[in-house]
Amino acid sequence: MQFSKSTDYALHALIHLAQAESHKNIGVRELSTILSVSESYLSKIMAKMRKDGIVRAVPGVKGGYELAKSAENITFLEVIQAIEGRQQMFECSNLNSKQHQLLAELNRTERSTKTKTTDRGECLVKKVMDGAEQHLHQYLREHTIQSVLDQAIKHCGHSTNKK
Amino acid sequence: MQFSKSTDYALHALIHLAQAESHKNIGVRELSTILSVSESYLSKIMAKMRKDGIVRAVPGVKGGYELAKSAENITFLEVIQAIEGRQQMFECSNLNSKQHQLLAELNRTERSTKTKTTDRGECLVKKVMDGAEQHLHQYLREHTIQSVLDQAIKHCGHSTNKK
DNA sequence: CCTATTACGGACCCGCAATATCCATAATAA
DNA sequence: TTATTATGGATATTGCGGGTCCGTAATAGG
Repeated sequence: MQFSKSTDYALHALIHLAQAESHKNIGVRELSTILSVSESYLSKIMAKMRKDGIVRAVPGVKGGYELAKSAENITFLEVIQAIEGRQQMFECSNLNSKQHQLLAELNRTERSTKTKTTDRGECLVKKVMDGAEQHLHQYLREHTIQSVLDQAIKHCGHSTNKK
Repeated sequence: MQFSKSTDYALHALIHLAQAESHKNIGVRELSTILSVSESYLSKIMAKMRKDGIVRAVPGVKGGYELAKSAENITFLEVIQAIEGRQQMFECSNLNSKQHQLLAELNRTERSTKTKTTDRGECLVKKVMDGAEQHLHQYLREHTIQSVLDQAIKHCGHSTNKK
């Protein structure tokens, strides 16, 4: 139950891109030295984000990467999903276990009266876990690359104000 | 970023234990057939929960497992942590990267005036992720084995009331 | 006391995904 | 044309999740 190192690299790379001037491409070489990671590996990470429309790339001399949209429109959630994929956090492997059959029996009475296919034999454990995932996603949707930058500025500004 | 199958097994096993009569030990054999998983593997899972005080075990003939405390006192969080461990969801591998040094520079001005060791060079990305983890934990703390059982009963009762 | 049953713990194996590297190719600025 | 840069494929390596096996200890019942 851990986020991969790739996610870590991706987020930090994006923050660096966001700090740079707009329309100034930044190469993998520069990013990799800053993040202390190999160029080849970082390339794969950037490629994933490119496919998901988070960054834009231009090849050739003076090429590199830039954000494909504004930093406040890049949420933590989409970055994580670009890197880690979109599979569910919890998968119920007991779909045809006796416990589910029992659960189905309880629901059967309800179904016989209502004949609705909704809520058919859904695992209650999975329902809780899905709820947890939704909560997590909501939080991650509310935090963007820009919000981190703002936080950094606040930190800095806070000290000058204090002075 | 997925929960292991072991967690799935653990939760379903606990629900079965909670449904059983109190003070009636249930063997791994019975649990394993219900969950469609091997005895040897489930043993490891039960052992982890035993070490964390979630279930109690008695060896010997007629031995088996029972809940170590009431079902409403067993939260999803502690079950998950018993199985998956307590490492943080997000680990920042760039602790001495240039990006963090930059972040430290911003904080240095503040520190020079306040000389506080709190908030020293903390990665802002990690702060967001830690926040996400706390949110997730809070949700998982609010859901217990008993709450799943209640939900099941409500489902059942709902249909009879409808009738 | 003996035996069957059960939990406990260690050693071990397997497959896969995360991590990481290398190279050949295409695109582009100068 | 050349140097630079992203792209994508092929290929290790390694750690971990998932899983099995077996020897030991504990306990109930005869």
